[in-house]
Amino acid sequence: MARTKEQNEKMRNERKKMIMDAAVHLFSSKGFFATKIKDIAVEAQMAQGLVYHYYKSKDDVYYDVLHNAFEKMNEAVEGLKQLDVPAEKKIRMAIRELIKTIDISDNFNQTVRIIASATNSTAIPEKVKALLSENRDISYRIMAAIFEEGQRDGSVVGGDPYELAVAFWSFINGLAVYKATRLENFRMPSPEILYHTFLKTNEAISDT
Amino acid sequence: MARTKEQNEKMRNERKKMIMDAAVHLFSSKGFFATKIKDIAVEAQMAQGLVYHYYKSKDDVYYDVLHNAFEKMNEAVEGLKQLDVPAEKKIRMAIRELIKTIDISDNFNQTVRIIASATNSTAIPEKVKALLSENRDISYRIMAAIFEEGQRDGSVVGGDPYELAVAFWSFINGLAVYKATRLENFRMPSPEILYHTFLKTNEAISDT
DNA sequence: TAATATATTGAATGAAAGTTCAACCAATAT
DNA sequence: ATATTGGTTGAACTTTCATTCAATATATTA
Repeated sequence: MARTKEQNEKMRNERKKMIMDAAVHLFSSKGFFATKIKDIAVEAQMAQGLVYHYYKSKDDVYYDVLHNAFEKMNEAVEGLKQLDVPAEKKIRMAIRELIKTIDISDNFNQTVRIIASATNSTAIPEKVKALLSENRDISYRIMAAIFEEGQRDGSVVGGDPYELAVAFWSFINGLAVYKATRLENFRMPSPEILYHTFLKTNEAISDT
Repeated sequence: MARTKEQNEKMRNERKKMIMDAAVHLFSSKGFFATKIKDIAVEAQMAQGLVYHYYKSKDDVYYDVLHNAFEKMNEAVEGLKQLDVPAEKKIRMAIRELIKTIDISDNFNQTVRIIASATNSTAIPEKVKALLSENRDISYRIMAAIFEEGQRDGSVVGGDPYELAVAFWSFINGLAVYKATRLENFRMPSPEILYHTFLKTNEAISDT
């Protein structure tokens, strides 16, 4: 044998990560069709052919990117749901953290925009479409459940909870796109607008 | 001479319109890079070569599409601004009409999504980028002005008016995408959520 | 009817980009 | 030291697509 299994495994993972990082960056800013395998190879500092040693096709790279994006997003929202605090607090935290994270973390910003651009096009590969329809509703449903909980304890405004979730994610989405496309003179909106949109009480209680 | 100037003009315009209609439909659902000139020609029922009799390049078709989209959008928002009614009423009308129009008019839905997808990609042609940066802020600024007016007369909630505008358009945008991608079992959100987000009074006054 | 100008076609062209592959390199085990 | 396994390269192959173009059709005027 040549290298040990573990070493090869490790190399593979490091290489794959370099491809992923480049792909995430490029797919999020240029979209699937405008991103070329060559671009990814250059940014990941490897020969074009090597990408195909790790991925069967461009479609597969994209699939993996989107898969990771959903994993990250769904885990975050699932974690929020599991927290042992009242719905109102969950909602405040979600708003505050999402706004902050979009502002300071390129990575999360990219995650949001990859999902957004995949959702926006009917031309993406079939496999990716399937992934999308398995995942796109998850975070909507979870937020809807949290809003519903808050309506029962009286902290959340009225209306169909799923509609509230659509509004919620629309804001977050729009914010990520806005932030990404106006790098200069951009001020992140304060969370107050969203607190007011979804919550009945408007004071900044225990806002930690 | 052959045909009269006017007849040629008219034919040109009809043909151009067929190209535009096809292009709007395809660019809005698939995006710029996934849309092929062949697709446009097929949908517009003409030979591929004929597209080039009317447009210099694919970029130019896209430019024209986006140009029309901004024209439509900016006119609508400018019209709203000009109305001789209080800010609160303008805001109610905008919310109500935008939600309704996104729901029933494919055309307007496409307009919104074309602007959104152009905004989302850094890979679009240079000429289109220029058009985008000339136009993308117009409707934001107008809505911000309306919000500011409403803040002065006490009908609109506090906060930076431009941030309110960002929130406003994020929502409209998100709604258009949501509507376009979940044709089945989709219920349009009621305007109430947005009334509550931006306006201090929450009753449905003279809501015509 | 012939001449002319424009619209229209679809095949040809050429460049770009996804994918494959034969050769080369690096690291370990024998 | 050599053989072996798997990583790595970049050029070759192939397909797709924007764009061009020579040929054809159509409608108007003289």
